[in-house]
Amino acid sequence: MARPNTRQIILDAALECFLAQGFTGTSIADIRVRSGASTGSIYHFFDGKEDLALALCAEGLRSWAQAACVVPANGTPEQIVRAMVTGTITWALANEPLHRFMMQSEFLAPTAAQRSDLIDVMMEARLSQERILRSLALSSQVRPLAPDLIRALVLGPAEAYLRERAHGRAASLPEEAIAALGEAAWQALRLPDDAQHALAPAAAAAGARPVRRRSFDLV
Amino acid sequence: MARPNTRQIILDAALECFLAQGFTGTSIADIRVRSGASTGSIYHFFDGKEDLALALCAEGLRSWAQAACVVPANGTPEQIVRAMVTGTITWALANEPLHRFMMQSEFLAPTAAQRSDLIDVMMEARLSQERILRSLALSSQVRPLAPDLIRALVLGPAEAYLRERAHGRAASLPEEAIAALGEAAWQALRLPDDAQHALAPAAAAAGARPVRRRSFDLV
Amino acid sequence: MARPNTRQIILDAALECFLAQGFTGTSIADIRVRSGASTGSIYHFFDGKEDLALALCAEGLRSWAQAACVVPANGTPEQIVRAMVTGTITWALANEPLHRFMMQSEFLAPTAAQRSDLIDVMMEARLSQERILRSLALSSQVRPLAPDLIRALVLGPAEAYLRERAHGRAASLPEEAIAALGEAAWQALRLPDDAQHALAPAAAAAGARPVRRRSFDLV
Amino acid sequence: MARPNTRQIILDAALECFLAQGFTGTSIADIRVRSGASTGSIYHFFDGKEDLALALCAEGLRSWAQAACVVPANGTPEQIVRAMVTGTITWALANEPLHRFMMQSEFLAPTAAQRSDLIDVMMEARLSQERILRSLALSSQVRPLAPDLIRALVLGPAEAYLRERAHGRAASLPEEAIAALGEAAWQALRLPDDAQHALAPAAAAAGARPVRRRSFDLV
DNA sequence: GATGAATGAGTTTTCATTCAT
DNA sequence: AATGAATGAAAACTCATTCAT
Repeated sequence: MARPNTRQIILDAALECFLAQGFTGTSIADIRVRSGASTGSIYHFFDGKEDLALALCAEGLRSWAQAACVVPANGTPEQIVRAMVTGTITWALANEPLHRFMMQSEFLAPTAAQRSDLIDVMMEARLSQERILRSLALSSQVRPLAPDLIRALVLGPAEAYLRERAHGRAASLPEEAIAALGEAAWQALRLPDDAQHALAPAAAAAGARPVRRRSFDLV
Repeated sequence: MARPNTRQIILDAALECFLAQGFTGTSIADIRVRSGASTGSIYHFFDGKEDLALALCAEGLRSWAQAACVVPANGTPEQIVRAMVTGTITWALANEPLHRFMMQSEFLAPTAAQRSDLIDVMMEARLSQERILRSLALSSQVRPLAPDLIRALVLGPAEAYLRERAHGRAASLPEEAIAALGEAAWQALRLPDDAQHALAPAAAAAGARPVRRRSFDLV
Repeated sequence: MARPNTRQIILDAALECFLAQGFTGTSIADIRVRSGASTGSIYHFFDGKEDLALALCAEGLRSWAQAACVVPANGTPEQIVRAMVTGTITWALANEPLHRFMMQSEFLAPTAAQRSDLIDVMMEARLSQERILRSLALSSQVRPLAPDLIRALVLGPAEAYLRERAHGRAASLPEEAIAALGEAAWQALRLPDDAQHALAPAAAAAGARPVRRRSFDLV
Repeated sequence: MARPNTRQIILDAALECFLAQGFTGTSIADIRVRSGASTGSIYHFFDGKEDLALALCAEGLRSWAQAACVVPANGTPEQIVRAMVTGTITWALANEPLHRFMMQSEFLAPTAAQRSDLIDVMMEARLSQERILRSLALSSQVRPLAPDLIRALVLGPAEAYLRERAHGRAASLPEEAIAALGEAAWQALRLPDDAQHALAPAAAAAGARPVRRRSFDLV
């Protein structure tokens, strides 16, 4: 009872270490020291360092999928675009450590592919995002672009803003950013009224092009 | 004398290893084997594995600054925006290994800040980019936004596209992407003709807001 | 559990190695082999080879301070002088390995000054010796000399004898040496009876002169 | 002609390094940096690090033998004792770096025994010192002690003083020390006038006892 | 005389992991 | 659940020395 939740204490310490020193720059000894737990305890709760990181990833993905991929069910394209920008930025700021950790992990975990539970969460998250992007691509109010470009236009600015922010280089306040980036994303995506009908079929064609998928990395 | 340029051979081998196995996944032995140089030679030219990575970063930054930050001297805002998008994507595709390596390194090198030569290159690169963004922010044809948001709108989509591409998840061809993302970035940034004069002063004010800068990380 | 006191076993093995091959001539592998412990165990208990050496120094200093700096509480100057000579030689012979190691280390450990635990032991040992020397310097039966010269006269011969002995160049038996060097040290120090009163104040003055102290080296 | 005497420059740099970091703590690279010479030059003039150290030792021994072992040809025992103390301290202070280096080397160079030129210098120095000590031991004015104890009484205090001085812990000025230690050494050695004749034969016997000699170390 | 790239065996050190208590 | 001693393979790094120029 002295330590109420060793497992969570270890997870928190690991996250701090990973953020401060990177995954590979962090040793079990670092986590041991920061958490105050013993080596034995860490191995009692987790299968090793990688398992710890994967647990954090799973937690992060679950949280992200629930918050950042939620759009109004029957919203207009503009509402959907704004909801994605808002959701992305809001979640990242509310879960800053996890978000930073996931940005770090993006290029670092080819082994993640072996963890089926992680794949499940990842697939689900990615698919729900892709479904939304596809629906946007099919809208007659939206430029006829492939979903990957639509993703880049809607989420790219938000991600770039968060990335700069993570490096301490963003000057704007989150509210400003949400408003401005949401508005701009919609301007980038929307089709001028007079052009809407003519191009709609092309949009459908572009949207149907299959996405190549080489590997499952974290995030 | 048999090997004319050992230093460069080592650098090339290291880059290949880092991309294939990650920084920490790469051992000096790996680099030794791939380069054909001896352990001693590697340490003769570099102070260690980290120094090698920093040398690669410096090379990448130098190359990037020369190619990706070049805009027409007296171009219109639209031309400038398109040039930045084109430059970013073109350089990244032409220097794919270096670009991938730099994306990897973004969060991994807190020690980079101590390398004065790296700081110099970084400062220069960053400053020339910032100068361009500031000039955009001051234009009466552009929405009155802070430079960090302008950066996010102009380069965020391109970076997101490249990131997806690096993960094998981009479906669109580079030429399509350059055209579409350049056009969209301009749409996101431009001010409707009838609003231009009224808001120009505000744009100037926003553009003058100083960017907080906490640390110099890679990229 | 099979090995009850791994730490001490490692220390003992290290001492043997250092004496046989010198500090830098000894590799961790040598200590590993001689102690039977694993590399990991050595690093579990000590931070490295140097830390091992410092631990030995600390042990030696502790032992030396307890044995070699003990003089009769209310002894005459002569008794005190003889006790210091006897204590020095007796301890050195009874703890020959440690003593030899400490002689070796005298000039080799500029880093020792950073180890606070070592400093504590050193300070204590040195201070108790200095206190005795100062009390001698103040005695009216003793030549009016600064404490550093008194130290040289009392302990210098004993140390020279031990040093020659460590090199295998001493011919005399310890008992002879203790007797002869104790007697001679007293003769060197004592003030002829007829001169005692006249010079006493000067002795006090000399004894009060502060000792410059630049650094704390071993011993 | 730009560099007048590379060999000597290297020797000087090596001495500084050895004093600052110890023999084994000094790498050829250290000497290269401090001397400004190239690796190749160092190996052009010396056979390696050890050869460098031996060259310094030989230089030191030669210098020491000429200065510290010179006593008046037909001097009284007292004059001889004072001359040895004076010579030892004077030489050490005039050649401080070399003297410090030789104190360091005392325990560190079992390999020195293979260098015949060094042995020659050492033998000569040691023998001339021993001859003087033997002559003292035979004098009827001197206590009947073995030469090793006589050496300890005559030179021990001077060496102890120099050692403390080398550590920055000596308070007395050299002139004071020379006078006081010379006087005291003589008091420690001299036989009271009334005891001189009776004990002379014993002194002769003691002086004839052979000195065990196990190894030839430096100094 | 002078240079510095090249070598590679040997050394120190790290660290994930196991396991008896 | 918790502990921390023990492990040893694998890694980083050192450094005296050689040699072509």
